Amino acid sequence: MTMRKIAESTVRRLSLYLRCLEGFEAQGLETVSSDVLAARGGTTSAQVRKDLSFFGSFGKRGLGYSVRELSSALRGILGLGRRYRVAVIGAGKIGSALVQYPGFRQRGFDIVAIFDADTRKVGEAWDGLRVRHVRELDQALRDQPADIVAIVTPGEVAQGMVDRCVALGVKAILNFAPVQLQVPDDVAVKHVNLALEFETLTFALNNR
Amino acid sequence: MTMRKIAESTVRRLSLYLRCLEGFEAQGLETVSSDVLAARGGTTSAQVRKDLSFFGSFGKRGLGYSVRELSSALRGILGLGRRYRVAVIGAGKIGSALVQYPGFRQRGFDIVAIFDADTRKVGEAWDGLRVRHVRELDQALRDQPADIVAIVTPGEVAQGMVDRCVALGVKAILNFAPVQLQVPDDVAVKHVNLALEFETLTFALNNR
DNA sequence: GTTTGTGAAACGATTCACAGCT
DNA sequence: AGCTGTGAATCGTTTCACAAAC
Repeated sequence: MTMRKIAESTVRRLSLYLRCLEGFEAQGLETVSSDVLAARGGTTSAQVRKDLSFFGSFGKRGLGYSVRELSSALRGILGLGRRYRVAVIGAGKIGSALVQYPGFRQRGFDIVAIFDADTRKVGEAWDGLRVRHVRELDQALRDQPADIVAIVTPGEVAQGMVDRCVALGVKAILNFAPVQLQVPDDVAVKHVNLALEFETLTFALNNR
Repeated sequence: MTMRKIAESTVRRLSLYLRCLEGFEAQGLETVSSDVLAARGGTTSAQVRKDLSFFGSFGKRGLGYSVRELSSALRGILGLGRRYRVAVIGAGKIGSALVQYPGFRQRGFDIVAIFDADTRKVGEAWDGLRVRHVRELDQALRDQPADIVAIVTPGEVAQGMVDRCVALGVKAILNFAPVQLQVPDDVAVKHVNLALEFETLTFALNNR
């Protein structure tokens, strides 16, 4: 299972399609056309078909796609056939929201450790998990590797934490700190930057 | 102030540049080159110059950009010269994290109302603001219009809330619900979808 | 010598349009 | 007849490369 050159935008849409299919499945729908999927996913039918074509051929001409089969195929493509271990660095409000969101575990992500630099927070139990001091980070990740690390620290310390994680072999990072992280090419980083989203909205409000 | 055809990706980078410049300002730096800004912002110097060129000419050849002047220009371009009124629909964990984040107010965003459908949450005081029942939404937004609405509800009810907001004249929406919202062209929507970010990471982990 | 601003070239993504299967 | 899968065409974005400004 290895092809290169799949565009980021394609992968994001696959994830979106999967979410739509889960909705259709819940509604008891058996098959969908690329047209219906596109309408729900906010794109075009040609885009849907092209996106899927990078990975194979999942539909029946004249009929469409089996909802069950296509969602199963997408889960496979996205690597959702297994569980992932997630460590969270930073026990603030957003970290808290992450940890306590139950949909997370349901979707295959297990939060296995939470760290913070604030000694007052260390020892608190969060959803059954003890907040540990960041100084334990290296030892903890060596004992119990994480597949994904979520960075929920202030911007100033984010890069330092990332460097430690990368040195420990972490290959996937979700960054909530408002800084652009520098990592080697073989490490995947995604950014969630609320200030940026708000600013694209204010731009739109003033330029339309 | 009206030019069209500015790419979304350009606007996002402008916001990023502004964040970098704020860092440089805090370090007491007076001028930066497109090279330095690009390095910090995770892009290339040509990209920085091209992005800025859509809005004017802000640098001095041979010298670079005045940190102060460029950040001021970017704030103007992004529409950050005024404050924005934000209403939040959904008083769950993420709504809570939003409301309580102090950087928000500092950046020019005032949260002016919070709504929830759960009568048990209604009446709670959040950061000095009373949680109101969603049935009050229409009246509240008529009395005190919001510039931006953040949707932090379950997916199933998100579209209904958006339709009400759009009918009330809201032109900018930040959506945290994991559904693709349908809105008229003159309404700007940005999506923050954690499941999607996690799934692009699992894809990356399995395809490199 | 350095760095900007910008047309032109290269690249990448989306859309078109239709042959081919059901 | 209906809908997929896909090469070809179109469209948009990024990168190149250099003249102009300091």
